[in-house]
Amino acid sequence: MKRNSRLSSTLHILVHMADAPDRALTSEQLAGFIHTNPVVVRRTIAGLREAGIVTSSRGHGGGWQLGRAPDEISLAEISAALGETLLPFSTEPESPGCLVEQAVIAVLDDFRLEAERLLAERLSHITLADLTADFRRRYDLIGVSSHAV
Amino acid sequence: MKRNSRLSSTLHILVHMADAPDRALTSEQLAGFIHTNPVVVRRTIAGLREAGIVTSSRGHGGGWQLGRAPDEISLAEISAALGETLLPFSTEPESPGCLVEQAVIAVLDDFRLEAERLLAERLSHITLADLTADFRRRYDLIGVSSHAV
DNA sequence: TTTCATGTAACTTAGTTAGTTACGAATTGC
DNA sequence: GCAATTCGTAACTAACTAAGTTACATGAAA
Repeated sequence: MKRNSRLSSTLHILVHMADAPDRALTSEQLAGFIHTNPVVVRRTIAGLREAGIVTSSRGHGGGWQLGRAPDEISLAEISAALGETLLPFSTEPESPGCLVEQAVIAVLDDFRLEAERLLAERLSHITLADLTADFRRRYDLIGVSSHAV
Repeated sequence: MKRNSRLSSTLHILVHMADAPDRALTSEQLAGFIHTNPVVVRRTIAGLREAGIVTSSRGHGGGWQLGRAPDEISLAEISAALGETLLPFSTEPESPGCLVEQAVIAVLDDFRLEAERLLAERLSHITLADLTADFRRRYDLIGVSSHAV
């Protein structure tokens, strides 16, 4: 898994899970989809389990499944469950008492608060179902073109 | 300088420069404001010079000054000149040919394009002058309270 | 009770970025 | 011209972060 690709990697995994709703997929299988290690997968999506987005079971036939219907799972939730920050910059004071720094941080924090609210709002309108639909569309297109050729 | 604080550190520096429009500040002085090294400062704001946001001069009495009026310098420009990305996640393909990944990337890139446009638009409305005004306001407040006590 | 799978801690490796050193180039003042 | 000053930049080091890996305990099913 590459850096900063936790969100897209996780979505990749979740779409595969949505595409196989009748059976549990193992960390090993999930890891295969994104070319990484089973432990990395378990670690990455552990937060999703706590958020109820996925469920996991141990032992024979165990593995991972979606915790609810794909159209009830938004990207906002997934991103939050991963502990991802939507904005990259930090604004922690480094010169306590400096009024210039305080002004900078105040303005920047205002912006960030508003921006995060806005982005989360948008992400809450995109669901896993939208992704699987997009995948399905691409899949059918390939099928059609295969027939054509 | 801490990680991911390049934007706020740079703004801190720029407000100090705006507050001393009549003279050039050396990298050494600027570094002092954010508790870092002069070379780090030069490296960090080199992009701002190319963008015309600041100018630099060498030799005796040399240093850094704003390239134009503070109300003509927006945070959007500064952020761009620093080479900062507004959104943290990457969407580079890791499994070429995988339709699931293609769907994920397509949706995520759509979102990012729109989000970046939106954030840049908002940042373009905040100028360095806004920051200096906020600083000035805080400064005056302290002054008043000092008199009161 | 054997096998399979997750849960998690601990460690290693790779990559990024700040920090540092060093020195050349340009500019000013004497 | 020459010394002092300051930026520009390359090269290196150190610190930090996150992925990758190993190991093993826990739990569930055949």
